[in-house]
Amino acid sequence: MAAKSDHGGDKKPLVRLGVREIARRVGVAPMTVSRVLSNPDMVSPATRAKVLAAIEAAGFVPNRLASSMRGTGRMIGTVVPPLINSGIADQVQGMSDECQDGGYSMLLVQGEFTREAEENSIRTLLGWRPAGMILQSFVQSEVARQLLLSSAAPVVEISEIKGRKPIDMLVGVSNFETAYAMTMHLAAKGYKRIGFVSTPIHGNDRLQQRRAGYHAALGELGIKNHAGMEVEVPITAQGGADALVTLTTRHKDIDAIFFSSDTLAVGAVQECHRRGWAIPERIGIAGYGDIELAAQLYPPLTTVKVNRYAMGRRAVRQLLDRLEGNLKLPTITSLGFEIVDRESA
Amino acid sequence: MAAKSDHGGDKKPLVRLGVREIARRVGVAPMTVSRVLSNPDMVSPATRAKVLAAIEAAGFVPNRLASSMRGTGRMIGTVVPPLINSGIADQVQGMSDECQDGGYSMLLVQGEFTREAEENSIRTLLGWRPAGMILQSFVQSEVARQLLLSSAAPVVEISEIKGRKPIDMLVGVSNFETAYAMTMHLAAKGYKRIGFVSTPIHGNDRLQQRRAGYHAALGELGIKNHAGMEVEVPITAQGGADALVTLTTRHKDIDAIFFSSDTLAVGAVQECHRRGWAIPERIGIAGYGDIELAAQLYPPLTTVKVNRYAMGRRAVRQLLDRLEGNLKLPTITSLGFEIVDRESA
DNA sequence: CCTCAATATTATACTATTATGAACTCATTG
DNA sequence: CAATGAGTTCATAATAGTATAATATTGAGG
Repeated sequence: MAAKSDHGGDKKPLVRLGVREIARRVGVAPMTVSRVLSNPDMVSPATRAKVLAAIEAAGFVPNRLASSMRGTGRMIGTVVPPLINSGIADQVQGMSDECQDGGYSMLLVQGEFTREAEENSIRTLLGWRPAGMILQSFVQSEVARQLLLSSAAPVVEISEIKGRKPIDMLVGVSNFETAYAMTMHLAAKGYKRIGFVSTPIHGNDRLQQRRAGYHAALGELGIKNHAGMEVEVPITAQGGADALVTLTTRHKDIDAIFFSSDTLAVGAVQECHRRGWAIPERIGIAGYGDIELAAQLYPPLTTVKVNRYAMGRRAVRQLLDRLEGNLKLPTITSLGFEIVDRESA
Repeated sequence: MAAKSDHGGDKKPLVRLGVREIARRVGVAPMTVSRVLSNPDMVSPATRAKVLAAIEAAGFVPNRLASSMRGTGRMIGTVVPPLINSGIADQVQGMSDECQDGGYSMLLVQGEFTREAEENSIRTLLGWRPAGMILQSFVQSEVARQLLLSSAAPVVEISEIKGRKPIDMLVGVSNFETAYAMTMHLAAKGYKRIGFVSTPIHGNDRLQQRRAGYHAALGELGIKNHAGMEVEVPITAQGGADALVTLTTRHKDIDAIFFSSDTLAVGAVQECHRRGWAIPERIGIAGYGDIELAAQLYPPLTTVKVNRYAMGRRAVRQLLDRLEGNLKLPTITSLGFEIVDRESA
């Protein structure tokens, strides 16, 4: 018989293991057991030792659901877009690490960039009454905004710095600045006809700002007729390769392309290899994110470096600081960026 | 004043929004509100409409912590290794999607492949009394094993198929078979001196089995002196590049390398470009995982295709089936694999 | 108008932990 | 020997949803 197949068998697991049961075994009040777990200093060493021994012997793991109901919850909720994007994975990793270091657990809810999905995700999250929440990108739906505001929990949005007022706290970079800087950087290197490729922009304020930054730079450079020099593709290497083909076919004179994601840029570089195009002589390629592969790629990829891992950690740190009672926290934290100049452009 | 900064201000939020409060407003019993949310058919349409209206108006989100305490929990807990590995990210995505489709939330705990970390992660998870659990790799620690067994929740391990008895249910592929098959495939293509590169093997039964499969194939092929033809590196493109250099320096006659991860293989391919080595003429490169980039890479990467996304979905599906009362579920589910033969080897 | 059964609703009790304030112990001091 | 007080420990109530059993309502048939 398989270990756990006793589903229709003995219904009651005899005794329910909880602080009450441990207390009964040791001969103290449940409250004393509770304190051994959360405020050990308030219990005499002798009692503490007896209780700890009983907990160990019984293999008792305290029920955090019950703690949470009394407001002592140690769970951080988060809504993230699909993890396929390696930048998001780094960020989630950072959040997870910081949660763990702070003794919190992380509830992860999947959410797309549509109003309905966003609302559902946030509703699901709030159902678990998290001590705090981390959201990716600005909350679009007014209903969701209200739900968040009326919940007691602090919220950190990891998002674009420019633009709307945050619900509570905000951590991020100015995507406008990064894209502006990269476009200017490419221009400074002598490129005249710079294309722009992004993943679907709709509902994603980060990408909107990147495009705006690109446009602002072109405007300042006096580059006019750039209609048709932008394209949206799925966030895959294939998408990047396709975008390269589309743009260079449409405009023979394009001499550089700025991709809104390293994944796309990597795909484009492979397409160049297939066509025997020299990088950066035939065309310059720039990415965004500085994934680990960027430096190892042949040729090494010029890209925008944003430390997503650090952003994740910082967002959670901010939340925990607030939960620990620090009220003087900045509402908006900008983390800075770097243009990493390598050989691909 | 920032929206949420009223932490020292008004202490009580006047009325606590719960089924009791909604019930009071509508003029029914709390139980009726509860039923509107979970068993709408047991409430008359008229009452149901009134209750739903009140819920909507109040922006009430039921507290799932409380439901969970009564055993109606809808949370799946999972322990995953660092997400940097894109295979894991795919799998988490699959788990997340299936959880969402089934109306469950996913609690994600980070765990390394060490006994102590594993035990801590599982303890944290169990504290939230999840309805079911998904674990990556076999549980090594006997203490953790006992904790899991004594919890009422079903467990699915996503792991190596061969070897030890699972705690409850198991979903995975035979890593031994996959590595054996790839090694044989390389031999069939004419390679005589095949190296093997993996990420740190200690405590990771998947990698152990892959290496065993590689060894078994070599043995069957009558290839003897392969000492020093293996190396362990971190799971980065850089690691792959380094491994290529190390092995080809150590053994000039190596004509192919089997990497235990596509990330490593991609890094090695870049190193070949840097050195001007033709692939597969100078050296054959094979990976593992079939990440999206593998097909787009120049040259396209020969690799082992394991659908990690499907594995994640399947693991959760299995768990939910059990939770829905299906007792006749297979204890072990193997998902099969493919050798994807492309140009890199 | 009354009975019966089906449907709808309600009251109570229960899940596990912990904040609160009361009660207790024991040593030191007046 | 009682009073003071620090250090421990305990009893109670509260958190929010729901299973259960008891009660109320409704409509049909006699």
